Amino acid sequence: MKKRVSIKDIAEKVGVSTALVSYVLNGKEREARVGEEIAGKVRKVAAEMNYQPNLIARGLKFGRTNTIGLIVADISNPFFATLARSIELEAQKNGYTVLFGSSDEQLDKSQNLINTFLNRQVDGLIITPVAGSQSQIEELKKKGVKFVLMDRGFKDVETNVVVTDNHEAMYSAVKLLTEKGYRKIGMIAYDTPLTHMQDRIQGYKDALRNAGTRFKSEWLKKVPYLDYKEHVADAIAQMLKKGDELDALVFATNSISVQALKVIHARGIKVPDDLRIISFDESDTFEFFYATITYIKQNLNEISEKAVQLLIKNINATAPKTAKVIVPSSIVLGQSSK
Amino acid sequence: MKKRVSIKDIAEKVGVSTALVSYVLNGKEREARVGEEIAGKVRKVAAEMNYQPNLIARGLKFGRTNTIGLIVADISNPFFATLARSIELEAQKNGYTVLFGSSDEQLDKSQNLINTFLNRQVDGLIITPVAGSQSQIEELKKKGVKFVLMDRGFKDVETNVVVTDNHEAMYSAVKLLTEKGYRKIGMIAYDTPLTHMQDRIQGYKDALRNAGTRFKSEWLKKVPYLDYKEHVADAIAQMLKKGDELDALVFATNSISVQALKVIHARGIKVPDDLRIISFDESDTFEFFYATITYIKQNLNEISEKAVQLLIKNINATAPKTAKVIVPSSIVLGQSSK
DNA sequence: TTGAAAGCGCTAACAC
DNA sequence: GTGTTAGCGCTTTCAA
Repeated sequence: MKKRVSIKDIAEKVGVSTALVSYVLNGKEREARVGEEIAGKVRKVAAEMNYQPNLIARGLKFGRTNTIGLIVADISNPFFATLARSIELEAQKNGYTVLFGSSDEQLDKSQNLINTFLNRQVDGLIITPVAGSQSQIEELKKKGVKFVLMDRGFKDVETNVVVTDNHEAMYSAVKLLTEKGYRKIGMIAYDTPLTHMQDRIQGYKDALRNAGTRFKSEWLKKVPYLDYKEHVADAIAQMLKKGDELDALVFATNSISVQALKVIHARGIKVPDDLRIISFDESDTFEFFYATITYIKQNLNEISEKAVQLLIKNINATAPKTAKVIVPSSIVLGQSSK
Repeated sequence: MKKRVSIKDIAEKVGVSTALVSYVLNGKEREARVGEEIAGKVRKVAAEMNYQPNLIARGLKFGRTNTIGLIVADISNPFFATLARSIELEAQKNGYTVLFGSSDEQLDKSQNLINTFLNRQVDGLIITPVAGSQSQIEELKKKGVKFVLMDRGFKDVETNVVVTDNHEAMYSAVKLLTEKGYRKIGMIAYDTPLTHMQDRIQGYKDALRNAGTRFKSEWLKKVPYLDYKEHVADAIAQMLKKGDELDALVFATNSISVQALKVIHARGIKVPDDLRIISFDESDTFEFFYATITYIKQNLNEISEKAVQLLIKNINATAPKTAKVIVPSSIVLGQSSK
């Protein structure tokens, strides 16, 4: 790569000091009282030489890189990719650039990414935290690193966090079913202590209780993130045993929904006649399912925008106070919950 | 954010110069012949103080940041998100971190991202170029910037590029159909001069010719990237006019395929009985279509890995010679091409 | 065997 | 009005 022109090159060419050039190029000619002609000449030469500032040098000087690090579970997952997209947009709007990485829900990868990003002097982090990463997050707090958790958080750690109204959303979804008279409602969720999942589960339970139905433990199946596909199949098999069929099933994520629908389809169960369905989050996959699917629609754009805004606010704040932002979701009605 | 410990802090604590610390921490104690005890002490203190190197400072010093910039059309598109994922992995394996941005197939956004990334001193770029961005790319070449085009390239600009065997892939797909006796085969593609599309179109035409069928211009519909959905619907309407039905349709991308299948489904056309279908790239959406879809499967992992490897090779090379890497694809057979 | 110092490109306090 | 200079954190040459 050819050498880039620096402020020094311009200074030499014009025959002034680098300071002058810096002032002019940063629009500080007024405060520094730089002469008209000189200023003009500097600008002209800078343009001629096609000067581009070295942001790394500036970053070193200021201790600020205008870069944020984004750590999601898996960027190839459309859910996170969509979040990433809006984060990119909002960051750019505010003059930030985004470094990204995928944690794969694994503690060591998460820690690695955090370290890498911090060593690269990012100004802050947006993280979808991995289960069990409390200590990593606590460490960030201790170091005074600016960060925002997104999509999920921890019950026992107070941090900046931007999440969907998980409890409320699942509560409403289940209420939708109870109001139609369905009582035997099952749920399949991921087996994780992270708040997004716990809140959804609690929303489900609370809705049942409020409808006067006693929750039965066999109605709730928790599947591990790894190998969830098999486990979903097993869960459905157990939940739909002959003689004790459930009226409806709610799924805690779209990946679970897709897998569940496949199994349901394969077993010849008719939706919604034999079984009612509601999904958390949509999926393109629903497109060609024979019945349209009722789902909880998170406002991903708002989540990402709020996360970026909150992060930037924190970066610029001297006395950072933690904030919890809850973004409302909505329910999109389909035939599956009829 | 609290002040990070620097090499200087360690030096002061141990009572040596920063140079010594640098040597030890970079494993150059042998060449620098640093004393055993001192070295040990430095390491111990560094660990105690939890020293982490400032990669920005190092970058300024070396003119190398170990960062690559990734510019895709749209990170929220699963196709590009999947590429991004493997790029992230391969980059990390080689000690690189990835900055990303989406061009939205727009020239100005593409240029903006290029500038931003270069100002941040990335060591190289991986780009899915936008139609008409030849001058941007030529400019990169002139500046001596290290970069690799991915997924698509330009006919008239020689660059490093990693692409699928687009011509071959589409040729084989259409051949599959002609060998079954189908002759009236239509294609819907994006209206862009970029090589990936042109090669696919040429593969289609060549396969027809080789089967002894004269290509009719009304068999090929080119839709714009923006509003492609309506245009796909129109194209299908025109191509499937009563009395002159086509035997089969091939689609140049998965997004076109999905939209086309929706229209086909809505119009009550039976696949494969009334119409045979082959898609370029898969989509989760196919999952619940009543017939399994035959599609060309690109090797996305290999494309991304090769792109990263080629880029890094170029970054380290003094005399860079451009390379064109063609990654073989395969065809996954479904019912839709029966 | 160790340290002083220059320099990567930029900014800004200070001096002229 | 304009220039000098120190310094951000790190590496490395050169001198001691």
